[in-house]
Amino acid sequence: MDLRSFNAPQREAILHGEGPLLVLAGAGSGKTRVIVHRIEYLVRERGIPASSILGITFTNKAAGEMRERLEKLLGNEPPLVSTFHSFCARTLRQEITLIGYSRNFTIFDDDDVVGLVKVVMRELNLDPTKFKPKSISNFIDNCKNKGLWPDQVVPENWYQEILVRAYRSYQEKLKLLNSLDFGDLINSTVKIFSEHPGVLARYQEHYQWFLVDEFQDTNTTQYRLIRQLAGSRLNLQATGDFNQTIYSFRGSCLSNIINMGKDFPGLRTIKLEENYRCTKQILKAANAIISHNSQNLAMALWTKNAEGKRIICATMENELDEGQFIAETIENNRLSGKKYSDHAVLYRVNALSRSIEEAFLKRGIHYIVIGGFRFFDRKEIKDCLSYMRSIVNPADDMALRRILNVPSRGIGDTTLAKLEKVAGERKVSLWEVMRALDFSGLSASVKDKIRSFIQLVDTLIELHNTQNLSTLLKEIMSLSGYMAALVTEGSDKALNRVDNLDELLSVVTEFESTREVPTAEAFIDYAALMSSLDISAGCRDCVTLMTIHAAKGLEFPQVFLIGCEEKLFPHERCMGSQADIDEERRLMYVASTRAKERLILTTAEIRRIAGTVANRKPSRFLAEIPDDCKDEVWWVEEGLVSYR
DNA sequence: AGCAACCGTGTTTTT
DNA sequence: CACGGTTGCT
Repeated sequence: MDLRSFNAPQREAILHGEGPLLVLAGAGSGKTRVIVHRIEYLVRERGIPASSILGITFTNKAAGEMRERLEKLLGNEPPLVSTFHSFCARTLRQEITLIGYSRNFTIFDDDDVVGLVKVVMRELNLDPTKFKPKSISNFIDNCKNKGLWPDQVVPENWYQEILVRAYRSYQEKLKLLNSLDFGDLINSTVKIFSEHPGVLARYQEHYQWFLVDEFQDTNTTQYRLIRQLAGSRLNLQATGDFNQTIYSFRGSCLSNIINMGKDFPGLRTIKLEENYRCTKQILKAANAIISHNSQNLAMALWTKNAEGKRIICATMENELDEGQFIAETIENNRLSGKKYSDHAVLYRVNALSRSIEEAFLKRGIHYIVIGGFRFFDRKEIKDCLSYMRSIVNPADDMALRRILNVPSRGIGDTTLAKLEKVAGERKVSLWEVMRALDFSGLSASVKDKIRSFIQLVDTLIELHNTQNLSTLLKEIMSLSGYMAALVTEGSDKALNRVDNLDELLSVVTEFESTREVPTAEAFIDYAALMSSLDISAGCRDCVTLMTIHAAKGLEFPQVFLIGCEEKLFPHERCMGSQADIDEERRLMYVASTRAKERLILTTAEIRRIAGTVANRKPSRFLAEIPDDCKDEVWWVEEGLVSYR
């Protein structure tokens, strides 16, 4: 192996053999390269079978990219690289019967979770004006991030007592519906491993080397899981950066890294502090910003790169000018040979993309928006997937409720409410109630409609057993009458939905040709676990628009960070405590270090937010950039940039 | 049961 | 402003 292109600490990390390793890798320090080449080293030089290595990344997209690089390096049998959630889903498909679920479980998305919370609230007679479904689901999610099952949560007050009660019913209901939410994927796997040492031993035998990327973003249960798997071999490489902890709202906790030495005795720590990405100016600004954090876990990032240009802090009158300014700057850059794809526009909240999109549309600038709405979140896609879910797992009430009357077949809300009431009393799924239909209160005609719906699902289940996935999907669309209903409606909207369903069909066909086992179960997992960040739409040369969170791990020559205003960044919901502000500042740090050559920060004096215009104040973070590495600029409508 | 019109509400970030 | 949820009408 030729390691001449690596610096000393990088080489040290790559050549690390057995035992725990913590790589504190600053932004742009080449950490992914280190992970990939350490795997190469383990396989090539130490003769470790690739199949015993497990790589964990933060997104499916990152996993895919790493897999690709490994394939190039190691040939056609690369190690498994996946996210925590994908790995757990895969494990549970094998082992879940150990905790009383069956293998055909479904994974709930956010909407399903909130929907189920609402059902639970109805059953518990919780006043919806006093308790918001979303805050209950948040509470449940927080508990799960900490690895707490309902019985392990100690309520601190009367309010929390009710929340815990809701959590308990919710969890019972989930089991009844043979379904899992995101948190369950991790927690149930941990539970199986701790209750069944034999099973854990099997996995420990299979996987003996672990490399976890973005370790600072792991939460308590994910940490527990990796500790279980690493067992006594402790062959764990954790890679992370304190200063890029931006997911604590999802339960990630720094103490995982800080306490690692206790759980992993003999831990070797290596710092990667040389940055290969940014100019000196950008790095200087980023370092200055992060040095304002109270808990300063300073990494002294440095670079041999060029000095570079100063950072531009541009003030606009409003968000329209902001869009125009960015559009014009990009067009100017193109005249000097830059491509659209050399540019990214970052923002704190998704809503800010709109004004930029409008400006780009007006000028024909090619762009792609990452995040926001997923393909799999479109109504028609979710409907079809819900048919698939009901076929695989008829107990999945949330899927069933979705399709019961879509297209409309005369089984409306009142009928559903009656069915739901019986299901609640008997503690069974809706499907069971509908199948039995052994209670009074429904008219004969409604009963007939329910029976024919059940027959439809039964027919589809039969097809699922005998046909391949794409055939099944086609039959779902036609036998359910879904496609026909859209065609009959004939509106632009409906025809657009038809197009999207065609698209779904090609996604499924693609899935069939690339997967070893293209079952409906596998496709449902794929749809549930694919995030909006994972879909890399085929836009050859275009500007990328996304949130700062979505930009983590990426880099662009030219980066615009828009909406640098108090209450927007830092966000008003994140200004409550010092810890909140610190996290916002880390976000600012992440945003700044995405830029290779040029960083442009924009502020509007007036901005329209949620329909009302408001005066804005420049973000405090702008003032934290040293004067000698920024140019403060004022932009006026004529397109002139004048210096203050 | 299904549609249209209304109101009020509220917008972080996401596996 | 835009969506969700509710109401009231057919």
